[in-house]
Amino acid sequence: MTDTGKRRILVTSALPYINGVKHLGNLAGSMLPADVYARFQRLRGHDVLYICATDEHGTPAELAAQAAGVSVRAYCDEQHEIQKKAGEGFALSYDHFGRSSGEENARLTQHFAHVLEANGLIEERAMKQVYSIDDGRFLPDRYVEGTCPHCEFEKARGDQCDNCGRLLDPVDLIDPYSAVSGSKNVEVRETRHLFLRQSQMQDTIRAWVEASEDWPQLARSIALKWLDEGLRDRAITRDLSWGVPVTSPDGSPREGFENKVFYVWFDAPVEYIGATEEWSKKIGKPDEWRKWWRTDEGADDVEYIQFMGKDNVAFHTVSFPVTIIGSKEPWKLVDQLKAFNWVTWYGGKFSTSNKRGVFMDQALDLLPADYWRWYLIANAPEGSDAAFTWEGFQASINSDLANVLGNFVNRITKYCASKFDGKVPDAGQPDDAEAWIITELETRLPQLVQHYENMDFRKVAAETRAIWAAGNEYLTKAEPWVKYKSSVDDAAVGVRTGLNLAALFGIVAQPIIPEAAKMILDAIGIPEKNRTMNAEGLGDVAGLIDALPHGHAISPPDVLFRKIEDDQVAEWSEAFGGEG
RNA sequence: GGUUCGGUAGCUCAGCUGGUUAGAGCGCACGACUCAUAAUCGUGAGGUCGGGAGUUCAAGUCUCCCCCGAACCA
Repeated sequence: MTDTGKRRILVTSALPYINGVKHLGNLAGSMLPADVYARFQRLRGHDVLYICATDEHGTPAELAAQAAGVSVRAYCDEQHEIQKKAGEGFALSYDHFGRSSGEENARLTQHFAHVLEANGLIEERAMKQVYSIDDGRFLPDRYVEGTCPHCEFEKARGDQCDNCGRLLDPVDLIDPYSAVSGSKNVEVRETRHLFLRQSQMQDTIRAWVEASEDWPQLARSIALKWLDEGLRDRAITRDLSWGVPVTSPDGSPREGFENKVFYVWFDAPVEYIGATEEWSKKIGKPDEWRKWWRTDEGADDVEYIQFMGKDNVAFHTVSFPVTIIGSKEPWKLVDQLKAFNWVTWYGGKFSTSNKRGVFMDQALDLLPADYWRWYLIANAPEGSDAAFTWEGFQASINSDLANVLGNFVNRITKYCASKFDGKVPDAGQPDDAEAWIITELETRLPQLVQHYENMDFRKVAAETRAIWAAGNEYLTKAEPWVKYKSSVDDAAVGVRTGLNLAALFGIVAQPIIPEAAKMILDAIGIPEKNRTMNAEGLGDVAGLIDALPHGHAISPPDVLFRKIEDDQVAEWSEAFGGEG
C-alpha cells in the first residue's frame, strides 16, 4: 500500500479452456467472483488489473477442430470470440481477455524453459512412445486408443480409461491404434522429451506454501497433499503442432523437437503474464505489464489474487510456482488464492448431451446477466459443492431482487413522483427513524466491506441484502404516507432519506448486479464520480442519507426485476433438466 | 483404497481459539400497514446440532470409533 492508501491489486481467474462455451458452474467458480471482487476494489478506489484469457493449446482443441473440419487456428479464433462475447454478456469486467496462443505467451514460455534449463531444472530424457507409421508421427496420449490392460475395455484412451477410470500409459494399451487415422500400423519407439524436475524444488515449494499461512484451507490442504506425496518430474513437451514451439536459447527450433510443442499445462499459467503483456500493448504502454509482474520493476507492492476451481489448485500452488520460483528471476508470486468447489445441477453433473444444466450463452437468452450473477454469488460454492435448482433460483431472485431491492426503489421513487413532484424534498428534520437507519448502516457497511476483503461471497450477498432490507424496515418506521396526512414536512424527511437509501443500495449493488445498479443510479441521477464505495464515502453515514441535493429531480425507473413465474420454471426444467 | 472437507430448524446455510435461553434467509401460521412488482413490516411455530463413547465445572464447538455424502489422487 502506498501512503495514499491506494493499493495495486492484480486479479486473475483460471483460464477457461477454449473448447466450447462454459456452463454456469465454471462461471461461478472463478470468473464471476473474480469480477465481483475486481469491481469492488475499483469502487474502493484501488488500482485493479483483472486479467483472464482462453487456454487454447493441447489435444482437446486439436481434436475438436478436427471434428469440426476446420484448422485449429480457425477453431480457436471462433471459440475465443464466442467466449469473449459470453463474458461481455455477463458483464465480466476484464481489463483484458487474452489468448494463450498469442506470441507473448509463446515468447515468455520459451523464456521460462530456457532459464529453467540453465538452472538445471529441465532435462531431456528418452522415453518410449507410440509412433504411427501411417500418420508419420508420434502420438500424444489422447491420440492413442486401444484395449485397457486393466478392465479390457476396448476404447480406452491413452491417458485414461473411460470405463474403469484408471490412469494409463499409452504404451501399455493392448492392440493400440491411432485415434487420428484409425490405423493399427503403430509401434513403440524411443523419443526424447523435456522434463521439468519438480522433485528438485520440493523443499523450496514446501517452504513457500507453509509460509503462506493466510491461504484458505481448501487451497492449503490440496497443496500440502501434493507435497506430501512428493513432487514428480513431469514431461513438459508433447508431439503436437498446436502449441508453443520448443526452441533453443537463440530462438531457433531445438534439435529433435521440431515436431513437438510445450505441454499445455506448462504454457497455460504463463499466459497470466502473457495476457498482461497483451493488455499492455493494447493500451499503448508496451512495458506497463512489467510493473505488475516484475518485483524489480515496480510489482513489489502488487497484491496478486488468483480465483480458481478446486481442480486447478495444484497447478496454482505447486506447478506454476515451480516455474516462477525455479526461474530465480524476480517474478511476482501469488499472494492470495480463492478456490471454489463446484456448482452442481440438482446435485449432479452438468451435461450437454443429457440436457442437464445451463450454459453461459443459453442463460442470457432466458434472463438478464444480473439475475444469474446474484444467484451464483449468493449461493457461491465456497464451503462445499452447491446445487443449482430452478426453485432455489426463482425464490432467490423473486425475494432478494424483485421484492426487497426492486420494490424498495420502486415504492420510494413512485411515491416521490406522486407526492413531491419527483424532486428530493427539502423540508423536515431527521428524527428517531433516521437515527435508527444510521446506526444500522454504521454497523452493516463496515461488515460488508470486511466480507469483501475476506472474499466471503455468500456473506457479501447476505449483507448486501440485509442492507436493502433495512431500507424497507426504515420506511415502516418513518411511514411518510401516514405522516403526509398530518404534516407534509414530516413526510418529506422520510422521502428524502428513502431516496438517498435507494441511491446507496444501488451503489452497494454495483459489484454483484452492475446493470440493475446502473439503472437505479441513473434514475436517481447520481453522477458517476459519486458512485464509489471508498472509505470516506461509506464512513459518513449521516452524510450518505442526506447526500442528494434538495430539489434534485429523480425519475422512477422501469420495473427493475421481473419475477420468475412458476410456468417459466416448469418450461426451463423441461428444456434444461431439473428435479434431479 | 488413501487423503481432505462436510453431515445444525421443512429447504439453503452461519456458528472464530469449548462458556448465558443454538442463529439467518426462504417456506409456513398469525397480525399490522396500504407508498409499492398481492410487494413490505412485526410476531410465532419448528432443531436431543448424523450415531455412540470419552475429556471437561462446561461441547454443535476437543479426542476416538461408526454411518452417510462430496471432492482430490498429477
